[in-house]
Amino acid sequence: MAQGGRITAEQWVDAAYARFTKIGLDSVRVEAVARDLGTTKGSFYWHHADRGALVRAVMERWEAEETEHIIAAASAEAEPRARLRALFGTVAARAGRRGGESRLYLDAEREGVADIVTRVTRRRVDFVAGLLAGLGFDEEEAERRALLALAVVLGLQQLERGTRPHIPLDQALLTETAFTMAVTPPPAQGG
Amino acid sequence: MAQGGRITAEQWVDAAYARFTKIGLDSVRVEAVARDLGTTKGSFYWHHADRGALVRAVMERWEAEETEHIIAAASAEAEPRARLRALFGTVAARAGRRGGESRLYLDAEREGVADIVTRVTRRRVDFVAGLLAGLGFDEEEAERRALLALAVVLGLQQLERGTRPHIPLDQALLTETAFTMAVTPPPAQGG
DNA sequence: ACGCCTCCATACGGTGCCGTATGGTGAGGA
DNA sequence: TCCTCACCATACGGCACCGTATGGAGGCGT
Repeated sequence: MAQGGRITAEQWVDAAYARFTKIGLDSVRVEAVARDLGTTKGSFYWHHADRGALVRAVMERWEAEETEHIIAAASAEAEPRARLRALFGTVAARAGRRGGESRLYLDAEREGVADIVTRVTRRRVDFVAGLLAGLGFDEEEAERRALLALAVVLGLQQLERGTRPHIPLDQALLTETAFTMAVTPPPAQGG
Repeated sequence: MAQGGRITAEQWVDAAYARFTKIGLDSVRVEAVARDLGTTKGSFYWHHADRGALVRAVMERWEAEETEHIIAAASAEAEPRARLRALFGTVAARAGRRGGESRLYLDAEREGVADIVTRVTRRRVDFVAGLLAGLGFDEEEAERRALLALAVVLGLQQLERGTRPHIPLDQALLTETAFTMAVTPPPAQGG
C-alpha cells in the first residue's frame, strides 16, 4: 500500500475504493486514504477538489463494476429459471466481497450519492423482475418479489455483521430456500 | 426537551433512547444528549461512567420494549397463520418508528452491544420460526424462512432510506406478497 | 445560620477529521 | 546549468467529540 513517489488522481480513487469495498463508504476519509498510500493529504487536495468528489468517484466506479457483474450473471445461462438460480448463487458466493455495501444504503444520503445508489438498485430490481416475469409472474408481482429478494440480500448481510456470536447462517441452504420462495407461485385462490 | 433543573440518571437514558429511536445508536453522543436535555456533560459524568454505559442502557431498554412488542403481537390472534399475518402487518405498520434499528446491526459491534442485538434477533427468529412450524414446516425450514423474513424487514428499511428519489414501495402489497411467500410451501418434489 | 454534600457548569487536554496556506523538492525544458 | 512548475509535506485553524479536573450553587440537616 505504502509508496513514496508521485501519485495520480486515479490512484487516490483506487485506494479509496479499496476502503469502500472492505469497510464502507464512511471509511473513505482523506487522511486515512493518504496513510494507505504512504503520502499526505497535500497530494490529495492537489488532485481532487474535496472529499465529496472522491466519494462520488468511488461510487461511480462501483456503479460501473456492478453493471458488469449483472451483465456477466445474465449471460451465464439461457433460461430465466437457470439465470435466476445462477444469480442467486453468485450473489451468495460474493457476499464476503460486498462488505462495503452493507453500510451503503445508510450512508448514501449523508454522503450525497443516493442518486447513484438508486440507479444501481433500479437496475438490479429490473433485472431480477425481468427474470421473474419470464417465469410467468405478472409485472407488478415480479417487481415486488425482486424488491424482496434485494432486501433479503441486504438484510442477511446485516444479520451476519451485527450478531455475535453469529447466528448460524447456512448460506447454501438459505439461498436454496430463498430461491424456492421467489419462484414458487402463490397457491390458487380459494384454496 | 430543554429543562434547567436537576436530572436523574434515567432521564439521561430517556433522552439517549429518543435519539436512538429517531436517528440511530451512533447519534447517542454525550454532548448532543446534554444539549437535548438543556444541561451539560458535567451532569452526565456524575450519573454515568462513560458513553459506553449509556449506550448499553439504551440497548437494554430496547431489548425490554422489543420483548413486550413480540409478546403483544403473539397474543393478538389464536391460530399460527393469523398470528403470522398480524405480525407481518404490525411490523410493516411500525416501520417508520424503527428508524434507529436500520443502523443498529451495523453499529452493534463497534458499540459493543452485539450480544444484546443477537439476543433480540434470536428471540425474533425463534418466534417467527415457531409460528411457521405451526403451519407445517419442519424446524430447519421454518428457521430459514424466519431468518429470511427478518432479513426482508431490515433490507426494506435500507432500500427506503438509501434511495432517492425513493423507489416506490407499496408497503401493504409488499407485506402481502412477503406473507404469501413465507407461508407457501415448496411445490412437491419432481414437479 | 452554618456547613455539608449532591449535583452541575466550565475549562482543559487529547483525538480525528476537513480544507487552506505556504514553502520546498525534483524532473524536464530552454 | 538553471529555471520553472507540477507535485507534495507540513503547519494551521476550525469543528465535534471524549473524559477529567475543578470550582461553584443550592437544598437540607442540625
